[in-house]
Amino acid sequence: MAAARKDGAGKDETPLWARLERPAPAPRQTLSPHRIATAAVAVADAEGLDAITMRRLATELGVAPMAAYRYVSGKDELVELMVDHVYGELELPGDTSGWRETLREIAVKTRELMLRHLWLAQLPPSAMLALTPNRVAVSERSLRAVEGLDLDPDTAMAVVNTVNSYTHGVIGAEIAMRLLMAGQGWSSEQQVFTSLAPQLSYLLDTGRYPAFEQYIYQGRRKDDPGWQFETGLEYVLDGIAARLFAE
Amino acid sequence: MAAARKDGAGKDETPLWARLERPAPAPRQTLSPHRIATAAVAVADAEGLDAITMRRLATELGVAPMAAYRYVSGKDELVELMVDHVYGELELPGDTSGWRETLREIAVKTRELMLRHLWLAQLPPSAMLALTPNRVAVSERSLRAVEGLDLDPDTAMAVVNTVNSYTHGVIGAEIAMRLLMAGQGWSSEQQVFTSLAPQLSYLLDTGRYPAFEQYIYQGRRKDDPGWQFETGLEYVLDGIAARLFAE
DNA sequence: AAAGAATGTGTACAACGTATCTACGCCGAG
DNA sequence: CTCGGCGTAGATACGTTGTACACATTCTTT
Repeated sequence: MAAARKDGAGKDETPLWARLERPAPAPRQTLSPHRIATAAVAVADAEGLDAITMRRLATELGVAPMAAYRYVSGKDELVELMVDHVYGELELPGDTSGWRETLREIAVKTRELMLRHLWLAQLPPSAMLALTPNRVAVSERSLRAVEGLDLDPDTAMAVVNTVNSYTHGVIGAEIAMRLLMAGQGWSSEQQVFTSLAPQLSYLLDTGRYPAFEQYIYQGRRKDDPGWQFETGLEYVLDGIAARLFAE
Repeated sequence: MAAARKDGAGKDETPLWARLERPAPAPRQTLSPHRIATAAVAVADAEGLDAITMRRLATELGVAPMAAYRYVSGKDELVELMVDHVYGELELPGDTSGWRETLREIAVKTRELMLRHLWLAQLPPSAMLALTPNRVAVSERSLRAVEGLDLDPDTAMAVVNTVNSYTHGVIGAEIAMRLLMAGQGWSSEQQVFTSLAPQLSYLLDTGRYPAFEQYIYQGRRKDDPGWQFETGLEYVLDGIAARLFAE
């Protein structure tokens, strides 16, 4: 029945993370999950997600195209490995602050993490759902932050998820905008918005979107995603506080 | 200089939406943006985003593989067309309710829309940023909902964006979970969580995530994404209300 | 020292996005 | 009613991608 452990990673049913923590069953140490993740992340950081190719990765590692398949079962698992790898960078806050400050700090640090690795926002949402150790550790820390509030498990998770969903939602949009601007060589959002984006000019010229147009021409903080992020984050945290303590 | 209007859509700099609204310059009406979008959406609804292939689309339309390239410049624009097409389904609320009810209704309808077209959540966030007519119309309606509150344009957009980001964040995760379950033939989230997902079992067995584990085993509403969505949405709306009226 | 498993290599293929050229069908001008 | 020309669809082909599979290599163990 449990007759795994025969072939390479390809057909192995053992989860990636279990395999990863086995002490060091490896002869010939030229490759390792860590080395693979590091190389892949470096490429993605520098050239975006599209640059990640099994062949490119192999080249980067100085190895044959199929070599990495001994460690990841396919490209999807490679991405999973990359995501977990960078989430390891996130320094979780200590126990000194209250729930609100802790949740805020995690949100802010998540944003900084994603801004360091823009390709995170190019992934489909499903890739962000994968339960990897470093990602679950973040959820764990968030849950622990609200532990003293005497919430039932469902409410606790709802609180954490609300902040988390908001965070990922905004940052996804922010990074998409950044990548769009970078891809076109634009430097400020104003440039994007006025006439360089033919899409938008056309739409605004139809006159069907007056309120949207007003924001485009009168918004002063369109170039300040940090302000936008933190403003909304305060709304969200306020809302949680209101619900938890009002009644 | 402005020497466009020569070749097919491939090299045409005219934005997709301008082209689309030109009355009907087309002889031989076997293909049209609308027909293309409809066919592509049908395939994606039934078989997921991966089923969308230029060849598959052509087969579906009873047409040669390259035919659609007269109407969309490539696969990216096809996806843009699909996204805008389904956003046309979203019925925007009238003017009878207040800002809060309007924003909530838009959020709820957005969720319903995405649940009807699960592939929307398989797209990278950048695809959701594209400024297409039907998508901008939603933003426009949201902005108009807060117009009476006397907010400066930046704050108004921050409010709208907060709700919108939360909405997309949660739904992305919800649908990723649904697709994961569907892909494995699981029917309830409990099944996913207990032992059928080797990933999770392994992680929980490490004992490093007690709070997370508690939710897994004691959460009663893990199978109720509707409750989760609406609970968080109320938090967010509460927070906005608090900020706008408190000071 | 020899055996056996773990690790990397080489070759190959099917599927994809899309460039390019050719052929067809609908239109208005005569 | 005919005919030319332009816009539309077809056919063919190329480069790139993910990955299956069989083979060669190297380390560990006894």
